[in-house]
Amino acid sequence: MSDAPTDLIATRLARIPLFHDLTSAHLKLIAQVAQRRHVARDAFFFQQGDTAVALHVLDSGQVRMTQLTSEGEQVILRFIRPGDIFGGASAFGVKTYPASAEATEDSAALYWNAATMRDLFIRIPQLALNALEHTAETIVQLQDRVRELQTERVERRVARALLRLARQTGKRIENGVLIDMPLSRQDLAEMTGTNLYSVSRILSAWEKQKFIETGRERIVLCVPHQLVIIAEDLPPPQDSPKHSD
Amino acid sequence: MSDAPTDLIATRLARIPLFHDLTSAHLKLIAQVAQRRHVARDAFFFQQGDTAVALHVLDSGQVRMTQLTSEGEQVILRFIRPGDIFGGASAFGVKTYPASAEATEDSAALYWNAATMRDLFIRIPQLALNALEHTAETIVQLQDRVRELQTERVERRVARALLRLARQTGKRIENGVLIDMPLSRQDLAEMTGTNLYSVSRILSAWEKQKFIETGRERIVLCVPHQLVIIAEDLPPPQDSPKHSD
DNA sequence: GCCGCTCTTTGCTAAAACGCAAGGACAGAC
DNA sequence: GTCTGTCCTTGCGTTTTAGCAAAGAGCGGC
Repeated sequence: MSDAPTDLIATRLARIPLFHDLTSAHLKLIAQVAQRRHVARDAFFFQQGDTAVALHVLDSGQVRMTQLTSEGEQVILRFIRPGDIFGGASAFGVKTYPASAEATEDSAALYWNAATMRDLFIRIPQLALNALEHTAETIVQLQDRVRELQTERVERRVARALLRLARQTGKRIENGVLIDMPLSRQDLAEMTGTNLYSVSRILSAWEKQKFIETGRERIVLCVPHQLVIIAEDLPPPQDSPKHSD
Repeated sequence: MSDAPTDLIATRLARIPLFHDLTSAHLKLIAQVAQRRHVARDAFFFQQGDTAVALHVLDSGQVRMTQLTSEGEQVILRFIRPGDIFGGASAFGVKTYPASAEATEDSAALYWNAATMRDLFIRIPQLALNALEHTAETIVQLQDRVRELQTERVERRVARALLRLARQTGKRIENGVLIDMPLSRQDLAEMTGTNLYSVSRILSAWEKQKFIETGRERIVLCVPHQLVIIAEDLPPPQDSPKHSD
């Protein structure tokens, strides 16, 4: 009698932080009312300003969350990877999506519309607690980003962005850590609040110093520690601290 | 039989967005477990890095939320006014306060420790929904601020900051809208990601054009519309629209 | 293999923002 | 009143960042 796809979905949901510590009955309930949609590369799950209708969880692919300014400049808020939540605004009382969700590759997501989600929050208090935990972490991250933008120079912010990307999508290869997604200079500029020229110059300089290797939309961190030194603005290490003492 | 102070507190809580749409029984329950503390001017409710123990609601006074960078620079995240929540991180699963809460005048706050609050969230689903709504709004605001910091020049950000402050604490006086709190050039710099010299120059320029009047830690917006034009980067209005209409 | 598109680099110039230094202004203490 | 500490202003030189323009590099389509 058990509904195979529902059970399958429930099992996968259990691995997502938003659905941690729920009973299997609750997981099944959530899985039952989940819906699923596919979006092709370069298409949108939703766009900034659309009526916010559903909370999404990415199942496969990758999504880029962006905001467009009134002057037409774009800002990349974050990248969504499988298991991450996006479009949460809808379920949490915000009327229109504050940002756009664009698939950077063919992607699929589970989603629950706002009314369904509110209903689940009421029936499953632990789910609401999990959601609060998630939003609280998002706030902490955004506050950190505000602090960085307010106090740090461009080079430092770019170093931070690369380190974050390496943590999220880094893949060990022979000569370092590859950022395993196509990432243009323009993308990095939109993540750090600068322009593609400045990013290009910074990356060129790092490449000359052998900290990184770059290609078209491709970056390998060869000496991540050097980027940490830049990101944290630590004193440059001595050339030869060994022989002393 | 009714506990007078508890009832009084409950009535006042009902006006705070976090406690909207609750039954009076629930409000009373929340009021019963509320605690209260006073903090003198220039003292802290808590400091960045402290173990996060309680969600606060400001009752009277004013609180400044700040973050300190490792280099000792300060960033002002926001000002808390009576009825606003702060220290929410604690109740929502964050381990240490990500920012400091400093009283800019003698202040009093109600607070609930994290375990109590979690318990209330479970017993009162509507409370959890309200909290989610609140955190969602905070996220939207922070995203907007990131976008502004990434794409807008200093003058524009300062104009925005003044308009926001006017909306929050503005007081109509004879020649404009007074920002009704002591606000130094340094404060404005820490709110907008610049330094006190740049703020001073910008305010001087605006004062020369009669958009504002300034004094020591005091700013009056005489022509708020001009600041909107700067904040939104609108085309400057015609030179002589006055004589008509 | 060649074409065409997009992405990247870099010299150069200009604009924006920073930050010191020195002097002025204001408010509260005594 | 005068003193003292804090806040504010502004000239000036410096640093940082922006952004055009033009050329180079990489990749997919045909």
